[in-house]
Amino acid sequence: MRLLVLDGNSIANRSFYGIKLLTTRDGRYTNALVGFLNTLLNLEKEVMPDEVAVTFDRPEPTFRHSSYDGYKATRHGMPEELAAQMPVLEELLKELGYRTVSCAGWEADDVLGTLAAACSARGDDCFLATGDRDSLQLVGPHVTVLLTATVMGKSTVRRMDEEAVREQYGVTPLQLIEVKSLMGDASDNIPGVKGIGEKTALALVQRFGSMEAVYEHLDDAAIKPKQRENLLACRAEAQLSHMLGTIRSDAPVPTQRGAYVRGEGDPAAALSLMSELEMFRLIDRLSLEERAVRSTPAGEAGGAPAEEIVPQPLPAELSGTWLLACAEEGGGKKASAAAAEGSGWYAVQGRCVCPLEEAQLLRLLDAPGVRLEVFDSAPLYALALANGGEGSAVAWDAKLAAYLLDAGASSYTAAGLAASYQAPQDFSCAQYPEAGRLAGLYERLREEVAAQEQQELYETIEFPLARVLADMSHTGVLVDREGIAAFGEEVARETKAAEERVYEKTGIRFNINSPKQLGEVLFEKMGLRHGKKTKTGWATDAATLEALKDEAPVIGDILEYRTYQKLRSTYVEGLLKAIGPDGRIHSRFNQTEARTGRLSSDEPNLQNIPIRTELGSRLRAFFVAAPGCVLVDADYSQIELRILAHVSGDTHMQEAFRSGADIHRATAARIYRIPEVLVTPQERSGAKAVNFGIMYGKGAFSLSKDLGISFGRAKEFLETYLAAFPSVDGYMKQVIEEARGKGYTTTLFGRRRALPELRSANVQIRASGERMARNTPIQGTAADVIKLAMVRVWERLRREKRKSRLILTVHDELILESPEDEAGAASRLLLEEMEGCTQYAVPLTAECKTGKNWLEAH
DNA sequence: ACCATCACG
DNA sequence: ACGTACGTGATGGTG
Repeated sequence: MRLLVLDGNSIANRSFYGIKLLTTRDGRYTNALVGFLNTLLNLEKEVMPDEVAVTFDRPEPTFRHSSYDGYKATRHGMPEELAAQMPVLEELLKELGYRTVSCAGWEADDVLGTLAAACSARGDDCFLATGDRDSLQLVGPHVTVLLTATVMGKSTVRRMDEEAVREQYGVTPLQLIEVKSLMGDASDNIPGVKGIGEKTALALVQRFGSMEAVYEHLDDAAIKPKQRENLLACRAEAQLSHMLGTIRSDAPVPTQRGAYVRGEGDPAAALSLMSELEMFRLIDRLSLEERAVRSTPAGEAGGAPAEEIVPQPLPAELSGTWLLACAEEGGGKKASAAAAEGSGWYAVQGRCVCPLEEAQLLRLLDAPGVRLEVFDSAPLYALALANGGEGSAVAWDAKLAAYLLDAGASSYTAAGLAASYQAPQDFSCAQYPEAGRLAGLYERLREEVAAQEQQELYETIEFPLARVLADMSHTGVLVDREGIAAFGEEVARETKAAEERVYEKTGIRFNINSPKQLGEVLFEKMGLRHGKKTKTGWATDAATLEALKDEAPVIGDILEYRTYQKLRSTYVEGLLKAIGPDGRIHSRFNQTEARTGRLSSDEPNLQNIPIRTELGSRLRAFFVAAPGCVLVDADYSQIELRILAHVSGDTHMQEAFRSGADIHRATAARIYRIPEVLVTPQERSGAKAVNFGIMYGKGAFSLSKDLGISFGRAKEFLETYLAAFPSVDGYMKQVIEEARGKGYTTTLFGRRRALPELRSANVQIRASGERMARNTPIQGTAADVIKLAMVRVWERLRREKRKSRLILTVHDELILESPEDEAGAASRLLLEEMEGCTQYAVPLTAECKTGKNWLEAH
């Protein structure tokens, strides 16, 4: 039998100091937890133990304290960030089924010693894992110490057996007690002999064998007079140290075989806790999702083993409701390819679990009379559309429901949701561990959506939108490949030229792309004054370099190089790579990524195509309409500020929007109490900066930077603004207060985002939570509005049998590709639906243009 | 895998 | 002493 014993405090401590201190969104520290669990898993892999015990120190004083007043508990110096993790670690280990052991009045070392002695006595092997070298005295024929360390985030283990101890120290394990009694132990405040450190102590024990033997041979020539004097003076200390340093083997803890066999634990609780703590890689490593599903008792029966279901073929006749899920969800980022092949999908109906071949999946997706409830409809619609279907049987999407319930989660998996929403298990199925909980999970999510009054949001916006997005992606956007390539050559020449100028002016050929090398060249070799610092070196971002422009002409060339390099790598090359065989780019539009409710776009991202500079915006000319078509592009004007005007109820801001005034000019006029015609461009741009800053929760510091004014002036400016728009001020305070009370914030449509940050003990995290609380309702409502418009535009185009197609959306902008003769009707349709989908206190206006390409149409 | 940087709304 | 504006995704460098 093999017993593995972990010194919990020691390993948590090493992990804490070896791994960067990071917090979760709501300000909880997890580095010691992550390090500990990884170490534990590594150790189990290495040792393959039959039993595992984890020891923890108790806060009570130990017998060493009562023997010696000066004795210092290790727990004393524990920083708060680590102390907070200890109870969580104990709880987590219990939930994972590990046995923990602690004993008031005794230290972890003594528990280790006791377990090691008991094991040895019955001939079992014992492995003691600790970061603390004191335990090396316990090494023996059946006892191995595994010295753990965590360096740069990686846990390492060193196996110490008798031979290894002898090799490293030249003494036996037991003699290490003698060594320590001579040298003392500063960390435990144990005194040793003055003037004797590790080297001397080792030499003495190597020669004489023990501390007492040293005293018996004080006359020996090997002991120098000064040492003899110190030894004599400190004899009592050495004896005390010997007593305190000897690890005991009689702690009152269970030592029988089987006392530390790992139990079932509560995997669902562990999964839930670890999800909360964002320990996703460990969840994977522990296969926790599968275990959580298996262990959940069936229904109310509690403990009755769930019936085991064997997968069977899909019936020939299909009808009724089927639940669909993918066994490989969340596996890799490249899910698009895997999902497109249909691999891993299975269907559940009652107690029938059916693996699906791609052809079967396709049949199911458009099966008449079938209602499909799925987890993540996006890849399914994509698959259907790619094969000439349309996914008409898809009727409900659990992932979208979960996203509506809380858009603040960082990922959505069936297993994770089943745990956090406590879905019951109908049966178990070895091949598809989640299959038995799908029905329960889907039902729970449906109930929650109703309970949170999000049914309308779900039915009119989120669910129908999935199909719209799939259709947009499938349609794609046509690009001018040759145009991009030619632009790319031009940019490549400029990149090279700028690169050469940099080399010439600095006299060094280096990799300008490397911020590290660039920093060295600019700040070390050239001696430019370095402003800000980053974690890894000096900042070399555009704002920093801009400030140095006058000091060295090369700065301009570096900035130009960066610009060209970005255009070439991200856009020219990135876009060329993404062009499909049809000459079109089929980006994905992701519906459950952004925490505010916005969409995101990737593979490639078409929501960040350059526009702010003339050079970059030329790329937009290569996004073109097909022959005989034009692009019809409409964007909302100031949608977020209009929503702020609506939700805050500020009559002045509302009036400015209703009268069609220039909102920033009107804002400036109100702040300065002057007529609009007298507002200077500077005043207007200041007002514009504050208008945006207000929505994000910007402070005086960064406002002063933006506007190039002093902190004091910026503060004053902000205060004047809030005084001029008191309802805005009041709204912001109220929305934060409400979010703090409820733990989440909502949009006007009822979309929800949890904000645990608001209750964090960390002020910075709390402040960040407050900024999210003020911004999310506004950004999120704008997202709701355009999503609704998209659904209505798409459905109306379809209803009216138009040939125009939605091809792009960029947060407040919608683009159609329309036959030339339909462009007028398409423009009107687009504007009507965008402007008409809500009735707020201010009109939501949109502007529409058409053109042969995106540059012209925007 | 993480960081720094930079593109967009 | 530190940081200081919300939300995204892609790239190249680095350990």
